[in-house]
Amino acid sequence: MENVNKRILLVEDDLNFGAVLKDYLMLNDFDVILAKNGMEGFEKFKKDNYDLCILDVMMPYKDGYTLAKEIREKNQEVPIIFLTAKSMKEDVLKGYKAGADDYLNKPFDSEVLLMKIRAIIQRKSSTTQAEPVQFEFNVGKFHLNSKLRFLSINDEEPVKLSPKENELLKMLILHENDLMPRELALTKIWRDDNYFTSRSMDVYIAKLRKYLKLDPNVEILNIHGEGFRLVVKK
Amino acid sequence: MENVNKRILLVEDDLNFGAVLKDYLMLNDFDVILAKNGMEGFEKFKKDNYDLCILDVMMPYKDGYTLAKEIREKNQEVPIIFLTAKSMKEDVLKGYKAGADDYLNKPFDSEVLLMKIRAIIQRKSSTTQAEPVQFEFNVGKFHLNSKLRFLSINDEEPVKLSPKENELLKMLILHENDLMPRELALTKIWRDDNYFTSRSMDVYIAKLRKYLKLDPNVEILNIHGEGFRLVVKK
DNA sequence: CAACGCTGTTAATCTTTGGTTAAATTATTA
DNA sequence: TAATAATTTAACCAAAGATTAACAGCGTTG
Repeated sequence: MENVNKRILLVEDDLNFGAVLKDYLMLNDFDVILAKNGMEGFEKFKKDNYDLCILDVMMPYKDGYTLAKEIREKNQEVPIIFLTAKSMKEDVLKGYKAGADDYLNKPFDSEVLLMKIRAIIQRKSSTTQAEPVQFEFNVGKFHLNSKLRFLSINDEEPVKLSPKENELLKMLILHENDLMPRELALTKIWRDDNYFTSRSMDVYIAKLRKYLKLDPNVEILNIHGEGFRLVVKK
Repeated sequence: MENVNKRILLVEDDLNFGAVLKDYLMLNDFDVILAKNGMEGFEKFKKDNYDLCILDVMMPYKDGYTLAKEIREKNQEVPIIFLTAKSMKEDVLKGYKAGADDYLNKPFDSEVLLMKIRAIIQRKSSTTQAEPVQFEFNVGKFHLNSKLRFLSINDEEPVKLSPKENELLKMLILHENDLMPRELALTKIWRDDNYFTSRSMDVYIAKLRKYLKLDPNVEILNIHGEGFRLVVKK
């Protein structure tokens, strides 16, 4: 992998916020070009190559979606992240259709943005993946990003999972509708199979069940003495 | 135990994925022969001996199930693992699973695949009496999944079986229409043959009979002083 | 057909495993 | 090093599973 900084095109009409975000990203080793509206954004996009575009959706003159479509016409590959207002709903879907890779509700946690950026850039750059190292999963209405450890449903604010919660849920999903043996999770995630790790695992199952309650079609069943089974009713 | 690597026949039409998986398995000390479709797979199978076959189910020209049947005609012993798409409906798979030793939904964790491979190969080679590793059975109108321990009939809600119920029913099915000696079940399942375990077994026979009432063509008969016989009237 | 061991069945009892919450401990981060 | 997050341990109860008990009915044999 090259050692040069990744280039980000940031299009944001709020000059104050845009400048702050640009500085923050540059502090985190990205090269950032800031454009203050859709027109300017598109001009800058045509003139140079970028590894990622971050577009504010609501901008005067030319909004983020329109800009995204124009960008897509020129370039099918470049990842796009939208910044949206919390209240929007239809618009989010609309944005995905235009080819967005992700979106963030404003106001957002800058750390979250960073993680999303890194995840997306990494995903794009390693198209020829060495292993089936997948980290995004859909199960029922849920979406799990096991790299960021986020579990989201529809356009709700995602829940942040702890490392163990995340690993356990991922393993359940990889065995969707099938038995996930207790012993497998214990040896792989806890690296030890005894009474206490087993009870600890039960605690985590309870936590996951609490999260998964939001979709009644998703359920973790126990197979007495064997393990657990994540079932998704269709 | 010999010190040579176990040989795996991998049949996968996705060349990229197939190559990656092959490399991964070879890194883990298996000798892997890769075939890119069912036809080629069968040719390679006939030419050589393998310790395990991993077959993608969905392949153009000759699918994994058809290939599995052909392999079974030539060889009753070799373990077969299917790779299936998560999208396939349970009932589509149901009927076919009866010939597989195990299956994995794509995408899967490569570690999980490794564990399954090792488990299956070890089981096959360690038990001289060719222990059945199969876990899906059809008997009369019933379908038994002895891994998930449920017994279903048509599209009804499956009944959950306890470990003992499950083991006992599986053993009866393996002796279908033939005598299953009492002493065999006691030594294998109860690991002790005495008055009390024998009475316990009778209790379980009664429980199974209750479940099996749903298909009048399936019956457990007693052979006085000898054991039981699961008969299926056709 | 009487006697005795074998089987069928249900229910009571005992044992193991799991569900859940909270407190205690350990890691991580500011 | 204080604050916070993550994990483990504890406690208590519920559920699942297995065994034992009890009693009634069968089969076989002399």
